[in-house]
Formats: sequence, C-alpha cells, structure tokens
Amino acid sequence: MFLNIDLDSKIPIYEQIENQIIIGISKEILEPGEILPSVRQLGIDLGVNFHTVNKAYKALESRGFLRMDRSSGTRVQEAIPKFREREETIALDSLRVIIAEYSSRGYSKKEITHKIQEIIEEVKSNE
Amino acid sequence: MFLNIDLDSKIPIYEQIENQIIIGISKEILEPGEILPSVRQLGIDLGVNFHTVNKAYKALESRGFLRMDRSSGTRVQEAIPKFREREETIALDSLRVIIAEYSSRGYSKKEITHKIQEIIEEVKSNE
Amino acid sequence: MFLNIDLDSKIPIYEQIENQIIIGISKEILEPGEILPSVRQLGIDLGVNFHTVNKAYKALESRGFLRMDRSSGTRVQEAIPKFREREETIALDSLRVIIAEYSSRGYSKKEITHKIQEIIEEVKSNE
Amino acid sequence: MFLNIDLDSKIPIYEQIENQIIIGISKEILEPGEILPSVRQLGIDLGVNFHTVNKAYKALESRGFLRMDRSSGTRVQEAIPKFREREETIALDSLRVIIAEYSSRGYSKKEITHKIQEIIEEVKSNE
DNA sequence: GTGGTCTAGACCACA
DNA sequence: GTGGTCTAGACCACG
Repeated sequence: MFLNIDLDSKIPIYEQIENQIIIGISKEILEPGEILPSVRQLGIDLGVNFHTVNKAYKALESRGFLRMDRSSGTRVQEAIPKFREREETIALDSLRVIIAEYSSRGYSKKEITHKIQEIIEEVKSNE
Repeated sequence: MFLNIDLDSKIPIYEQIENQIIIGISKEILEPGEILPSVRQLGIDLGVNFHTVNKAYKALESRGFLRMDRSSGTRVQEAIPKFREREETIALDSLRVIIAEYSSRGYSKKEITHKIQEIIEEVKSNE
Repeated sequence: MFLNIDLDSKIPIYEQIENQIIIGISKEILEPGEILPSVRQLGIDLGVNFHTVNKAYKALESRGFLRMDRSSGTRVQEAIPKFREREETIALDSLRVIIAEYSSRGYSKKEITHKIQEIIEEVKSNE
Repeated sequence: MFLNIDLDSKIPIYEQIENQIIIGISKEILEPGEILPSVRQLGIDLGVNFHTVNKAYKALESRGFLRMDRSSGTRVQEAIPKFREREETIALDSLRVIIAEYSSRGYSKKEITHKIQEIIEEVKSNE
C-alpha cells in the first residue's frame, strides 16, 4: 500500500487520499489503466470509512484522473486531460501564495527555484 | 484598496485576506512597518464583519507577518522570520501536490518550470 | 467537571480555561490522549459561550497542549513539546516579576523558595 | 535610566513600568526613600505619555511600593508591606500556571527548581 | 456527533 | 482612535 494517511492531519482524509493518488500517478507508482483497490478494501486498509474513500474516488473521477465502473472497478485514466481553465487558476493561485510566502520571508529567487526544482525532480523523475 | 475578496469562493474569507496580504508584502505593495487599515475599517471596505478581518490579522501575526497593537493599530512586521520547519513542511506538501497534478496531466518539466518561473517573477520582481 | 471558572475575575475566561487545563495536565487529572468535552458542551457546563471555549482550545492547540479534530473532537496531545524560546522568555519574565515582588516586600530567599517548592509539589506530585 | 520599555510588547506600557520598578527595588537599584523622576520627566525619558507613567505610579502606590506627594514628589516606600491575602493568591495562581506549564511540557522538578533558583539569585543577589 | 466559518452587536482596555 | 473579550445564533464540512 503506497497510501500514507495521517488521521491527525488538518487536511481532510478524503483530500489526503486524492493527493496521494495524484502523487502516485505522477511518480508512476500507479500506471495508466491500473486497477485500484475497491473503496471497501481501501477503507479497510487505511482504517477509514469506505464512504470517505468513495468521496475521494468520485472527486478524482470528476477531475479526470480515474474511471469508475460498477462492474470492472476503478482504474487510473489512460489519458488524463490537461487542466480546465478554472482548475488551473485555482492551482496557480495556491502556487502564488506559497511562493509569495517564501519571498516575504526573505528567501531569494535562487533559493525558491532550487526548492521547487527538487520537488519537480521528486515527483517527475522520468523525462 | 489592494485587496480583492471573492465572497463566493470556497476559500474562507479570512484566508483570502491572509493570502492577499502575503502577496502584497511580497510584491512590496505593502512595506515593512507600514500601517494597515484597522480591522473595523477593512471590514467595511471589504463588506465583511470585522471579526473576520481580525481572524486574518491574528493569524498573520502568529505567522510573523504582522504586529498588532491595541493602541497603535496593525503594521507589517519589519523582520519577517524564515519558515519554521513544521510550517515549511506543510507548504512543501501543498507544492508537491500541485506539481504532481501538472505532471500527471502530462505537462513536461519544462512547461512546469516555465509556469513557476513566471509566478516567481510576478511576486518577486525585485532582485 | 474539574474546571473552576470565576466569571468576575480580571483574567479573561478563555485564559482561565487555558490555565486550568494546563494545571489539569500537570496534575495528571487529564491524561495524554484523553478526550475533552466538546466546545459546546463545556460552554454549557461552564455557563459561557462556546466561542469562548473554542478560543481557549485553539490557543492550547497552537501551544502544543491539545489536538483538535473536526470529526473526532479535542484531545490532550500525547507529546507536548518543550518551550519555544520566545514563549519561555515570556514565562520567565512573569516569574521574575512575581519573585521580585516577594523580594521587595521583604520575604527572604528561604521563604520564597519554600513557597515555590510547595507549588511544585502540588502540581507535580509524581517523580 | 534603568527602565527598559518595549513599546511593541503585548504587556501594557504602564504594567511594564510597574514591573521594572518592582524589579529595580528588588535588585536594590532603587533604594527605600529614593526619589523617582516626575511622571512628566519619566514620560519624556521613555517616550510615552505622562498619563501612562502616572497610571503606573498610582498603581504602585496603592500596592504599597511608592509614596506619592504633590509637593515632595514620588519616593520608594521605606517599609513595603507584606502581601495582602487577595494579592498573594493572584501571585501564587500565576506561579502555579507557569510551573504547571513547565511540568506539562516534561521538565523535571530538578530542572524547574534550577530555573527558578537562577531567577531568585538574579533579583535577590543580597542575603 | 464534532469543530469551522461568518455575522452582528455589546462593552472594555490602552494610550 | 485602536484592538480585546464575550455573547448569540446561523449555516457548513467532516466522517
């Protein structure tokens, strides 16, 4: 199980599941077409209610990352679409705030760029 | 008034205020030592309750960005401290998820780096 | 209910709640991991508004004494951290003033030490 | 000028003045019968409003530390009285909370005693 | 069920 | 004038 959930975190559990799956896909731990555990099974594995897992799966489906099918289960989408404009705006806004916080706290462009490059390498070790 | 609040956003109003102030400091629209509007005045300007503004100011104070004083009002902190480890971990986790989402959606390292550089330039036009 | 609040005290109610909880933890009336009353229930018990209780709980959370969770309620933190420097400085400053007052009023070192030892025994009967 | 006021502190200025004078008496920087600066002069020296100084002096007078006289100025009281019960209760309550905080944070009796002994030595170097 | 957000309005403390 | 405390009550989010 590659999912690492912190029950004491301030981040809602369903959102942690979403995040970890996205990171898993990015790192190619999860491959296109791969079948994910059922919501009930994953709920047991993580020790959380299966409704919580279902909420995460549904959200990821609507965002284009997963494909849910009553008979064949839940799979990673083969062709995950680019951002829709509204979603990218939200992502870029979050990015802007984080970078602004680094900047306000006195980190240099070089330091910020370095930190971000490390993360890019971490989640995208291919290419 | 440099603050732009969306009352219909999913992001809590007080958090939007925090974010905009941090961006303002980063862009040097707000300078160290500069006095901010009073919680009540900013509440009127933004059309929100002053308790909401107060919550944002207090949070920014505890994060080291502002200094609040009963008698003299609220100012931008002169020396904003570096990240504490726990806070930076949270920031980097958010960054990781955003970058992983770009990556999963098929954006190349080059594209991601380019988008981020644009934001760095935007919020940190000095240097 | 181990909490004893004086509504007429000059000390803010939320601060009295904070203080009593810290003393409760010290005396091991409250144990690590123990669940506290909900903010609304404690408000009813104490005859104060739940926002006041919430303010105390939030402050204790940020000081590392409690852990709040939207779904599972509020618990005593398992590993309460040591003082951060700034916080300890404030505590020691308060201590200095109190001891200086005893000293100015003509109490001897021996008397002061005795009074303090009594308190240490009271709040820390283990060891 | 032995008074050291921090205008950015959360502690009210008048209270800082009270505290510093008590510490000064304890350290025998201020001696019994010694004349203090006038409220106006001290206000100028500290860069604060003289009403603020006056508030501190008045409070110290009612607590038995100072003697104010319109014609001869303000002096340190020759025989500062012992605590009144109500005042000592407040002092001991503050002490209890600080010690409980150390205890809750895992400091041992020995460590706490050591820290307090250092302060006692600092403010009461005679005897 | 829990805490989180937001509003509205009262009264107090500081300088 | 400023922020600080407290009340009262609404509606939302999480699990």
